[in-house]
Amino acid sequence: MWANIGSMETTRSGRPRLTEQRRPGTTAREEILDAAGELFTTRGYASTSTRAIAEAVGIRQASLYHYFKTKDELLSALLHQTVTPTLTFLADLQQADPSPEQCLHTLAAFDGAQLLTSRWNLGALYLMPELREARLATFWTERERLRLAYLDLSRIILGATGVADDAADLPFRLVESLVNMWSRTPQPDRARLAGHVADACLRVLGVTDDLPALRAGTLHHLGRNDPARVGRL
Amino acid sequence: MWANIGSMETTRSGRPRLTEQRRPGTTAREEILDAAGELFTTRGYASTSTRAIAEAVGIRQASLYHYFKTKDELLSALLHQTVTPTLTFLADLQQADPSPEQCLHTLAAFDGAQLLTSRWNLGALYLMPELREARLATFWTERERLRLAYLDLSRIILGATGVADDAADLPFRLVESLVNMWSRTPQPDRARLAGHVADACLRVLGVTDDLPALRAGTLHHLGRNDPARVGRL
DNA sequence: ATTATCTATAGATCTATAGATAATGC
DNA sequence: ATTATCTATAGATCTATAGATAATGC
Repeated sequence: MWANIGSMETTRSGRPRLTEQRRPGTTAREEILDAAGELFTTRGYASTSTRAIAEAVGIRQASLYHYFKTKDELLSALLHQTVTPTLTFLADLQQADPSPEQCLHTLAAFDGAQLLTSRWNLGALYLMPELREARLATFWTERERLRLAYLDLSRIILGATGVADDAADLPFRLVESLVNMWSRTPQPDRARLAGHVADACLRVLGVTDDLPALRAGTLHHLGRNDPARVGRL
Repeated sequence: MWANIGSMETTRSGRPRLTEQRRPGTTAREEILDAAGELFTTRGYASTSTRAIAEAVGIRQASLYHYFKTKDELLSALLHQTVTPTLTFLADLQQADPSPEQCLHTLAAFDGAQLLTSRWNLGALYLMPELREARLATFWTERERLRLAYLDLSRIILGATGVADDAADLPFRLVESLVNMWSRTPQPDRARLAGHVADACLRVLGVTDDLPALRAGTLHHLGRNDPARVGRL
């Protein structure tokens, strides 16, 4: 069903599986990550057994350990997959030296679309208490860097609008809350919703005009990086 | 340490515990809910064992089952504890027939303060995927009623400001995101933060003036119901 | 007699490891 | 020879139940 999309059928070395491929991905590792992504986000990390993941892939429980040393490492791989693209995008964006308003709007639109258009609601993993664990420290530093970028931009904007500084964390939280709307938002509406949340990020900071201009600027910056577009391919 | 705050020391019937009381509460049931509240919110539901809860209370694992038939029932009791006060408050508030703007602002301020000033971050439980379970259906209907109340008010306000309807879910989500700020917000700042989030609810809907008046109205409506005040007692 | 606790344990998991096996690659 | 899978299982949980015990209440 999913095997080798758009390429010649190849045969791999090693003992054959009992079941044919059920998951997208060109490597077993990708198939496993896909299944784990689905189960962790829908049932939670601790209540998803390695056996359940293996069954969802169509392999035996022990075979997972050929690719991941522990269940934790599987989670870790999924988490990094989600923050990295946004941090890369942010670095590129800052090169272009846009206004703080424009930068925040574009960042929020990209980050939001990234969260909403991914195959599974991986952002929901951030909110699970059980993963405030030492072993996931590198993921948390990456994510904290992103939060601070939102925070710095928001503070500058608040300085201009005169709204109280307590609102500075809200743009980050607004984008984050997209993970709670994920399952309620039909596929075709997702890209649009991300754009409206970007608008909302500026409104909570007290920006009232300029929004159409910012939206145009964001479209320009996203360009071929638009995750909604990438998602559609 | 916690026993019988402000009352005569009484002795209860039944075999004595091996350990003295460690948790607040006048009944064993309350002690257990307190311990479960702490552990579920900090470590997650599935990764908190009934043994860990019992240890945190200072009783044996099996003794929990004298008060709760299953671990699920424990979770269920905690969840209802969180939505019920806000729904009651909302019913009272609607009696006073305030403007939609005033009603949303007051609701958000109460709900937010309720979330932020509770002893454990119980609102964080809503976000755990593992509890989208059939057995918690009655809790979810209550919570959905609350979300729809936010949604109705938001739609009316959007009609007046002309902002796109996609923003209608954001006030509820803003308040909800307080659970992600809980641990980062020092105790004394919490009541104030809830107020600022109430302001933000109206800003995302495009309301730009009137905020000082709404804040005054909210203070009036909260009156002796202010959860921040209750929390301070 | 009633109650709240205790001890002990059955039965069902669950993670991770050891080692066998069935392919391909050289 | 190397690889990706498989089978089997050890050891560590974890939830929930059965039944004993040590208080108070009548």
